[in-house]
Amino acid sequence: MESEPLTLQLFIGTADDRLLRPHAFYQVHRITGKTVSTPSHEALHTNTKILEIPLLPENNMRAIIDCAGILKLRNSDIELRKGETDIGRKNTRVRMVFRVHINQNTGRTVSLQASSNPIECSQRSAQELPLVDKRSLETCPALGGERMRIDGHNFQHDSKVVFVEKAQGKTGGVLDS
DNA sequence: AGAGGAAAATAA
DNA sequence: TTATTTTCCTCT
Repeated sequence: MESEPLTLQLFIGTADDRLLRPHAFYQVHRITGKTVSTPSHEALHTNTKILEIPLLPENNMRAIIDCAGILKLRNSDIELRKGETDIGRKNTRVRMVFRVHINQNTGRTVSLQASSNPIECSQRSAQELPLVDKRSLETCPALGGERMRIDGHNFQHDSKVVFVEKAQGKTGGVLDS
């Protein structure tokens, strides 16, 4: 079957439990430069930007998506606009959504959509690891039976600490968020 | 121009 | 105050 050129649309979608929809606080950002191999671009609108990338038969209908970035909008700006009910605070996860509309000879159009895994866009959330400030015990019997109190940051109050054997004679605690 | 980091500014 | 966001700065 011979293929016709198609247009791949790319936009930034939500990543919460509700159904996939355009993310109000993020937009795709078209980036250019000599490191960008995909000559494709094109930005369209409807309150959410959409990158359009040509998929050509000569490229085996493939495209390297190195021309898309994710731009964060200022929360207050978005929350201001009428109709928007969501709040941006702590809503920092997105998914890249791809879709193509294929015109059939029958006159019908088939649309296909795929989305990426969630992407954490918050500098803080993305890189802060659990940090232990102090422990009430430095050592204790391997059999356990003692209580250790751990103070720190970036982990929940109900986090579990699992001790595993890392190497001969050495043990380490693993913080399980 | 961007990517990464980090300081400065705000929100809760 | 702490948590989180936004602005700034630097290195490629």
